[in-house]
Amino acid sequence: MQEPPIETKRDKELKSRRAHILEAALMNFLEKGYHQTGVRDIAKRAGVSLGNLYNHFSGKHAVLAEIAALESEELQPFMSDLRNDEDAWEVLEGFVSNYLIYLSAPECVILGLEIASEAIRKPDIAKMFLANRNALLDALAALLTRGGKEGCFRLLPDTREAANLILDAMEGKALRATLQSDGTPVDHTELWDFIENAVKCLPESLS
Amino acid sequence: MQEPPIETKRDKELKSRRAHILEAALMNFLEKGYHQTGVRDIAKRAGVSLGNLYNHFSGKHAVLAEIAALESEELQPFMSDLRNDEDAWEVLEGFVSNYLIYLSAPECVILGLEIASEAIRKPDIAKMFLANRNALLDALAALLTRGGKEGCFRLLPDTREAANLILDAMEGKALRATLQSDGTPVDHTELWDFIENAVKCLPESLS
DNA sequence: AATCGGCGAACGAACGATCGTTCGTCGTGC
DNA sequence: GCACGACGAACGATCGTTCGTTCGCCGATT
Repeated sequence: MQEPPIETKRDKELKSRRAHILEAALMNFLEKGYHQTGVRDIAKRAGVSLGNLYNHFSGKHAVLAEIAALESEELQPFMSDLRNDEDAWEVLEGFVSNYLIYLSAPECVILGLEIASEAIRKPDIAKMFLANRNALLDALAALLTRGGKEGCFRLLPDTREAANLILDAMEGKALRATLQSDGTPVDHTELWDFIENAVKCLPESLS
Repeated sequence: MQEPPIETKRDKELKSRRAHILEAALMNFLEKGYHQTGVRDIAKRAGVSLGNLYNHFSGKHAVLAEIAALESEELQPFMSDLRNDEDAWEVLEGFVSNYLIYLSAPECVILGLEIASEAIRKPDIAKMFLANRNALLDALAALLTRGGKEGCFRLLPDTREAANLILDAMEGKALRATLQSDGTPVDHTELWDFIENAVKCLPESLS
């Protein structure tokens, strides 16, 4: 049944090299930015020759594309949190709190900005960027829908768009925090107050 | 009293040249991005020699800095709208509607992204970016405070942060619209529904 | 089990283009 | 005539990519 890894030692090393290159590229992109980073910088940091890098990636652009694709893995834990079947309010607040902390890490903000900038002119990067975001979006929208049916949240006119706005607010807050770089730890109380009121039930008095 | 323009024809032409260079740079930055644009591209588009550009600006970076500074003028109309003394709800909804249209123009999204990316590693750009945003932020926060006192809006725990979140949501929505570039005109109804519920008064039933 | 052939990873010099900036010169309006 | 804006050649550095070469490992052959 199983095809036990027919990976020779060689193949292992290949994958490892690829990973090293990707990590080296990521570090350089974070420190200097994508366009300010030369292919030589990446190769040097990865301990790989310039020419060999082109044996693993078709070019500089492909390296960024793979890094963008890898971001989806980071989002998995948050998505499974969102699918938790507990009280919708608790799940939502837990997500807002935890995801904001994740988003506010400078590396996250910088990489996100770098990828978004590149995505504007490179459709394949844009596709990955939006795909990653949509995966998280679906999970959050599903939670909002569930909470609506259960009577926790009000019946939003469009849970997907509401989920988008929640993510937008969080991303924006993280960006601001990084940009002023005042070292203050992020605080999500006002953010939560805002979101809470935006989605909570109205009193059942109708006109 | 008046110092009638002691500007010689020469001075006029100088200012005009500067403006042409700035506009040419802006167009190039929008089309190709800041780092992908060469100083030669700017000079050529502006109809100016390469060397002469350095008589007007200390370098490429200074050109971007001036463009970033110029953005504040675009925000003035929205700020005066926000200071309108009419019904707070109307003022707020009008702002959300109009500013979203402005923000969703691709040039606006692209330039904003380009500036934000550069701001991360260039403190002087970051300062301008945040200064522009803070001016608008103050006006919006003042409106939220006024609406709170007048009983239109609920008493927000922090009107400044609430204003930030509103702007974040709008900017994020504009970015998404540009990135998927599906040509659909922006629609602010869900955005307004979200904001409306986030700031509106709660029924005065207390526990 | 020992040997050999060849596939492909690894290398780095070299390419042509372009980068941001400087500088010496020229021409013109004051 | 003099100050200064305009000019564009030139600079050294660096860009992303290509290419011919080397060499070590893996699989097949004896």
